[in-house]
Amino acid sequence: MTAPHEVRSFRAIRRTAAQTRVLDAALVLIAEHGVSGTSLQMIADAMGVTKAAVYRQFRTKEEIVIAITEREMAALEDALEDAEAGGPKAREVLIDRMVDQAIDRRGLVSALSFDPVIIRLQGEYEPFQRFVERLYAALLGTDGGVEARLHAAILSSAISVSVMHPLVADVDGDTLRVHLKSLTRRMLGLSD
Amino acid sequence: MTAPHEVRSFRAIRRTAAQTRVLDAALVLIAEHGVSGTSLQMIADAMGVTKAAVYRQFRTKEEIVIAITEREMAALEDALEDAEAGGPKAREVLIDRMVDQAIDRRGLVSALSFDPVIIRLQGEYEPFQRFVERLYAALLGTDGGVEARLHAAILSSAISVSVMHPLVADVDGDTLRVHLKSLTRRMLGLSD
DNA sequence: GTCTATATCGCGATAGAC
DNA sequence: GTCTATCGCGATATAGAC
Repeated sequence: MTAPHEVRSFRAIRRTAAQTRVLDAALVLIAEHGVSGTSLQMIADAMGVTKAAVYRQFRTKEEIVIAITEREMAALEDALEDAEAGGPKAREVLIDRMVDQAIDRRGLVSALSFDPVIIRLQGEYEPFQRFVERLYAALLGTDGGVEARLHAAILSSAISVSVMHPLVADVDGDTLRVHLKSLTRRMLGLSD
Repeated sequence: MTAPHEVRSFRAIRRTAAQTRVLDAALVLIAEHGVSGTSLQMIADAMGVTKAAVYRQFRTKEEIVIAITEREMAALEDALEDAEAGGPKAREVLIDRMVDQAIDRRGLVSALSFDPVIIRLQGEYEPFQRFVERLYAALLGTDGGVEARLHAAILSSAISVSVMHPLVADVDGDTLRVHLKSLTRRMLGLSD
């Protein structure tokens, strides 16, 4: 693992416009085909440039994957810090923010969480490790029992998965958002 | 898409011992690295043979993936048919069976459900299409509203995901089974 | 059922001109 | 920032001997 830069806050990372175009194109392809199923050639074709132009923006494919993940984690960073500051509604707010993000980028982000390459990176690359640990801790609250952990696991997965599930493919975003927030509220109630 | 045989019942498919060894080795690797991240060479190495020996059992990599998926669907076929026959407890029994299978083959099967290649196959390959449709219909029951579909989506995903979630990685199978069955019962209660 | 050897292709990645 | 051209490798898949 090579760290592209030492990262304490994903928010602080700045990308050029050209880099952002690469990340946008790559995200869509990776969400559909997975990291291993997406080649540099596919990304270049989607952008209408050649592979060499892509390699000018990122030195390796892995760096593209890391940058995509950083960007998605950055979008949750504020909500996570608020949750850690820990008002009484801390968890609710964080979960609502996760629901919003899952709906906004429906299916895209969610697919990433289950990709074997990204799962591996979340274990190997320290900034990701730290972020995920913090996220789980915030979702868990004070109770660390088996049932609480199972609920937290299901809660976080339910959000990711349900937005891309075939059974709700025809449900529009706002409807889905309302139902999902009410459902997560009720699941939190079960844990308390 | 090339169908290896016309399949009405996955249960009826017979595999030789050599084929089964390929599927066993491939399943473990695919669960960890994904379909695209698993090469024929990796499968052959895990079996201690050469690639050519693997190609003797299955003509393409895709046929291996199909055979793996068929085998897992076959394990649910009885429970699905019972559920379709439709006693009052039909859904509960099907869900319990899904929980049992997810726990028995912890992390292995679950990972398959999210692989982009397998998801594509579930759309393209008719026997898979039919099976998945039947499974969703059985999970859904009579109510086809938004909330019911959301619940069914989350229910089926919760089972797959929770058994491989890091938060519950240290929980033993039997404990997990008990909690998961009680949780799915309560979620069914929410839908009724 | 397993092997060696090979064909063909697409992959990640780099060099160097414009 | 983009191109053409290329390198080396590992991918899927096949031929044919044992």
